[in-house]
Amino acid sequence: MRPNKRDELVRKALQAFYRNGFQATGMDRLVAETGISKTSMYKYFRTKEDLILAVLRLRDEEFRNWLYRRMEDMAETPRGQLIALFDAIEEWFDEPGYRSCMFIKASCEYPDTDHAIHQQSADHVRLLERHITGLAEEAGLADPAALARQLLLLMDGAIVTAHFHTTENPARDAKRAAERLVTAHELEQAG
Amino acid sequence: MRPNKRDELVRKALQAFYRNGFQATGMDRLVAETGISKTSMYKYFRTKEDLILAVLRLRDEEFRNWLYRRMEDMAETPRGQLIALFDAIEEWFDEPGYRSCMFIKASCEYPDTDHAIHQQSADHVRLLERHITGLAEEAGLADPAALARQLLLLMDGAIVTAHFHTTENPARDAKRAAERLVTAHELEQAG
DNA sequence: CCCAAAGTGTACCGATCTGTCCACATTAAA
DNA sequence: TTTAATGTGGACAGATCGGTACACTTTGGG
Repeated sequence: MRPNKRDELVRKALQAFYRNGFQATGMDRLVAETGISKTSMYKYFRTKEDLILAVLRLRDEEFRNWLYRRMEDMAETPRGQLIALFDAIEEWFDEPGYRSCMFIKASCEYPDTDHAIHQQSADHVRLLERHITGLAEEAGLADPAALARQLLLLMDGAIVTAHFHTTENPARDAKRAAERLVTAHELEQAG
Repeated sequence: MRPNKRDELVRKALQAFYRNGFQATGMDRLVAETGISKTSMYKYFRTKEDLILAVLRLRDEEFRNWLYRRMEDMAETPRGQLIALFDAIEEWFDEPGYRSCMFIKASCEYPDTDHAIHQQSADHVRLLERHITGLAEEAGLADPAALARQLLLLMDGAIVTAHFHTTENPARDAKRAAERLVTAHELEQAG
């Protein structure tokens, strides 16, 4: 069992699921798009749900790696990175195939909060929140946990708004709001 | 053709779609849950997509009516209503069957922005934005359009976060952030 | 009562869903 | 070369998908 084929399957399944949705993408379609036989797929993953969970694991790892690195590249200070978060997601929104956040989509298609797919998607959000909270702490800002939650609200809001395509540049709106919130938490710290 | 049955179908279909998703809810299941025959359904709506569009129209009307009225009941001034928006959605999140926003979910399940369901969902968001912008204008706040967009980011973010169930009370976090943003736009107005 | 018109439910259609079975190709050791 | 093990793909199974055909019931005017 070469892991190459398995990884190739997960990676191509990720693209198909991201573009067309989980339920709308049948296993037969994955066979057609990946060139991998259905027998092999069910060797690697017992069910479609297991495959989806593997896809979400890969997405979580790659997305957070990309985002964290991009934030570090754009700003040196923790405070700067908090703001750079919104420049990074603006780049993401501008990518040609942008179609919202895979985990928000997963939580929509599997709305039952007890469902493994829903829970794993929530785990991704929790990891993001932890990272942002850490940055807010390093920056010495007041109530870092609350600030992190508020910044994440702006991020998630920008993600769904960018997908609705109802406003020109939601990332920039979010960034301006974020700057105000961060500034407010600086003033509180000083006062 | 009595309109009662048609409305009853749309209303019960709304509940089923909201709870389980659009693609996951088959027409046969709607027959079982509504007690209305499939023939009748296809008399009223040519396709499942038409039914979904009717469901979204009903949801748009009822949700915005409820939200606007709730905001008016909670606060008299336009500025107060902008803040009350987040008290209203907190009530919404606390409802037992809360499962995110129907239009965000629709845009996730039909991710192609050209799709009629996606576009109609975007229309709902545009109507919300228009209303919020109007309140910001009435309140005499600086750059009311930008402020409205930022408040909607907080609202959408709170909606998906409440569904993830990763934080305790996203509506309250959103409200605090909203208060800061509104205050900032008041100061700018004065300056 | 008779008849036309409208609305209803059931059985069914082809397509597609997830998941399985099995014959075959390939490989490596004896 | 023989043999056992492994991985492969295509055909298939049972269920369900969206949508249709048709026989039936109900209703209202003469």
